[in-house]
Amino acid sequence: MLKISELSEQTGLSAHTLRYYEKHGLVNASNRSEAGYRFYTDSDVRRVQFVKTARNTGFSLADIGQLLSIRVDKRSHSCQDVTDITRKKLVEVNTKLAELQSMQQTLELLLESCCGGSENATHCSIMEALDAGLSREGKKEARLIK
Amino acid sequence: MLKISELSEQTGLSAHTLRYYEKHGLVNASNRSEAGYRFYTDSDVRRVQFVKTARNTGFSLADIGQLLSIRVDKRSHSCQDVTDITRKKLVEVNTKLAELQSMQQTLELLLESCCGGSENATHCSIMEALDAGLSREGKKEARLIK
DNA sequence: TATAAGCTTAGAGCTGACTCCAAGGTCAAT
DNA sequence: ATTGACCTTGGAGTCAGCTCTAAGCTTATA
Ligand SMILES: [Zn+2]
Ligand SMILES: [Zn+2]
Ligand SMILES: [Zn+2]
Ligand SMILES: [Zn+2]
Repeated sequence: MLKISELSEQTGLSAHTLRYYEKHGLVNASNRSEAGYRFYTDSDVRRVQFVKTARNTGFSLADIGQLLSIRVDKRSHSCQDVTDITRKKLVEVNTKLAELQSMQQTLELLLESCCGGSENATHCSIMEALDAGLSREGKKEARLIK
Repeated sequence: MLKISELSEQTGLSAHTLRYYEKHGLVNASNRSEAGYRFYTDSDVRRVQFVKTARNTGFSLADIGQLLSIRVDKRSHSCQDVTDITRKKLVEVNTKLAELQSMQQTLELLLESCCGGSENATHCSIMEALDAGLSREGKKEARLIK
């Protein structure tokens, strides 16, 4: 039976966060002391670790709520239920990834095109490119280089 | 001279957003009608388009504030000032990219490991992997495959 | 002239995941 | 018995970037 600070240490989640998760229906302490202190069982700890792992994998707290309700009653849910959630998350991740990759490419192009020197920016090709909506100077030339 | 709704049409930014940008010091209407209506000059339009382009490139509004102050007085700033901002953004983007790529890999691994079928989830390897902190079942095997 | 569409403002609300605060009760050690 | 560390709660604050509301003018069209 762990107190909240001990669970916090074990999981690396702050006590604040653990209470926050409880408020949002993700993790309860199975027991309370007479004074109302939370006491967590091993099973609670495993549940918290599940949440943490899912969180690191990118799942939202809402997703994790669904995964947890599958976890406590696996017989009433199918593998498809699980893959549906996972696939949805993968699509989101891929979408963000594409956005970020596009930004990355643009930023790299911009940096390649600018001298980065200490003279004044009246000729700066980054400023020019942003002024031109990225349409000229940069994209064209950089694609030729590639 | 464009009214705010016309500028909105031309730029694809909502009138709300344009006013929001103004409140945050990014874009002003150079003129106002007697009744207080905003009127935007061509120069204003170009400034808004600059903001939009920078936004699409991933810059925060704070970054854009800096870029704009360079833009209006290029002589007082250097190319290095510009690349400093750009490089900082690229670092941020690369960091997020790495996180998302890790999530993507994990999610793909999870999906590969699960049958996704309609039978019950008592044997689901996604649930097992999340329970095991992703440490077993997935990572090991998938790395062997690679 | 009436109606509707569009404009103005300050300010509130939204999202997600925390993060922190105040006011007070509890517990272990000195 | 008195620190001081820890625990409780409800609720507020944070971040970024919008997004919307209310109440009241203004302008264009019929
Ligand atoms: Zn230069
Ligand atoms: Zn430059
Ligand atoms: Zn299965
Ligand atoms: Zn499965």
